[in-house]
Amino acid sequence: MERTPRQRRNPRREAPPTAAIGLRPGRASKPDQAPIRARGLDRAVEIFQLLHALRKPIAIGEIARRLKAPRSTIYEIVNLFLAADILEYAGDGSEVFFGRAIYLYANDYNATHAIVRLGHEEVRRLATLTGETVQLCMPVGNKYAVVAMQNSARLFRIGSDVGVLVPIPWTASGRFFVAHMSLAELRAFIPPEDFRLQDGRSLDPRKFLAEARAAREAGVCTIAGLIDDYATCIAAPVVDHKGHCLACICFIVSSATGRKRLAELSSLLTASARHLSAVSEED
Amino acid sequence: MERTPRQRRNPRREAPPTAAIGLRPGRASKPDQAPIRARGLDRAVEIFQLLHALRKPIAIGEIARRLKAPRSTIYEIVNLFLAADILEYAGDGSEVFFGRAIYLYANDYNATHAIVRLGHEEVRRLATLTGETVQLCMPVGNKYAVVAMQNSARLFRIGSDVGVLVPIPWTASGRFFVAHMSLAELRAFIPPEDFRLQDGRSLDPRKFLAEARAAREAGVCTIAGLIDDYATCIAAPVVDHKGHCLACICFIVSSATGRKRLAELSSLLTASARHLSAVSEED
DNA sequence: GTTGTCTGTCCGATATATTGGACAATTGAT
DNA sequence: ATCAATTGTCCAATATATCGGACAGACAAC
Repeated sequence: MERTPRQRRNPRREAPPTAAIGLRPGRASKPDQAPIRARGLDRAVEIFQLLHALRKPIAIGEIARRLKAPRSTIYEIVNLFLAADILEYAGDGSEVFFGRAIYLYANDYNATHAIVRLGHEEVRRLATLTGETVQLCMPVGNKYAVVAMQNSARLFRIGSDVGVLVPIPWTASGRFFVAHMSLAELRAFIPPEDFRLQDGRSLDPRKFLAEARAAREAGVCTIAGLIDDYATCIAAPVVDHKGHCLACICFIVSSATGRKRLAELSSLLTASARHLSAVSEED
Repeated sequence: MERTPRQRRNPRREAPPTAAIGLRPGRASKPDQAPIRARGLDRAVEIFQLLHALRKPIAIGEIARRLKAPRSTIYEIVNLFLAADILEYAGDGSEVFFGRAIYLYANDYNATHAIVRLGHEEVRRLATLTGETVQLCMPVGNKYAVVAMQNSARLFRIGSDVGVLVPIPWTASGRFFVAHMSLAELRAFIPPEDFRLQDGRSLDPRKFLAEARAAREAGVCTIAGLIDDYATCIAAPVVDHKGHCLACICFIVSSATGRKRLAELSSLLTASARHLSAVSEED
């Protein structure tokens, strides 16, 4: 009577009310002026995001400075997390960073999400098979992140590293993450500044959405010169049973790659994506 | 002037004031009687620990029930974490679990900790080389966790899975984590119930500490019949420059294994541990 | 139909967590 | 030696986050 497993009570609910993954969500619309109190939990999330953005240990006092938070508060929170091994002392004596508990939690995450586990394998397989650079990407908040990557020997240097958050419009993969949205939803979801590409060009949301829908129809998306002028990105979506995009697997190849080769890679990719979609079902 | 990297300000500070990784740290010494208010942050940590203990998605209401916390509070906290992708909806509609952000944070953790990255490799290498089961373990709070494991084909079933927290006295590896402590520190550090082994026997803290110190001297520790009657555990410590034990790498072999073979494995293990100790220096 | 149990949201009241400041101890630079 | 900038801890005051309870809607069982 207690452990009765229920089924989806609240059918329409995909995204939580507030979407915030970027730094400093802030409660007031004005750039924090009034010395309002912030809640410890909000501060905690900000600390995580700051550490992730830095990707290296940082002094506790420095956290307070960057977050514009009282030192005493940050010490309080950090000490709590240190006690739980969610944060750890790292680097030279007085710096902190993510701790072991986070590692274990991520392990649990992987265990329940077949995509991540199997996606890694597929990335490796495709990379050794083709010699190209392969990535597995997943949406995170209103950005997306490279979750696994295998670099090809031949290609120079890839813009994004594993784990960093990238604006959705910047890549072919991003198309699939938003293909189900209306224009209004899209505008609300993606921060305006993310439509400004790395080379300075601005992307029209309307055009972006059209591309996204076309990509969704085609099942693959090939875009040249998005990451940089000499790279072409080919992406295919991993979808759940409702057709919603959970992840993308993609090649990053030289823009000089011939049509025939591109078609070859495309079909490899869609096969992989279909495979992952199938096995990801038993979540 | 701003980014001046400082060196260890507070030389003697290894463990945070309060050590708590077990469930329900609780603030009052009495088993929570008075309906005192709990802080959101404490609740947050409890939620993480609960999810980790369950290792599968759970309904939000159920979290509140198990934590004996008000539903409204848990909803508030969980929704905040959902917005930050630290938690995610998973399983059937109304359940939550660790989210993508945790995965990314763990990635950052790995990047800064050479031990974890290289430890995985060593585990794989030793496993394929010897055909035995190999584990990498690290302390987490007052327990320890298997961080990486490669199962041998031959051995039946290993008691501990990757990620689960195990009492320190239960394994050979545990010896190294406490070898530097005094008896009083040891008693304060390890929960009394952890000295009761799986088979019901109780381990004397004094004897345990003596074993630990002997193990530290020897550089390896071989103990039979601890996990179960038919398994022997051989462990070697990965230490930092101060000689403090950061992790253990260990074999789990059949108790029928001959002396010569055990010696062979021991020397392999110590070599691996030394190697990891060396490369882990540039933290 | 009714009943019981669940989810997700909202709302005052009050217990308290956050805050800003002050503190001693440490470090590096001058 | 003196200075300026750190770290880590402690404290009392007050802005507010937590709590408990109530709510509507969904689902299953009967």
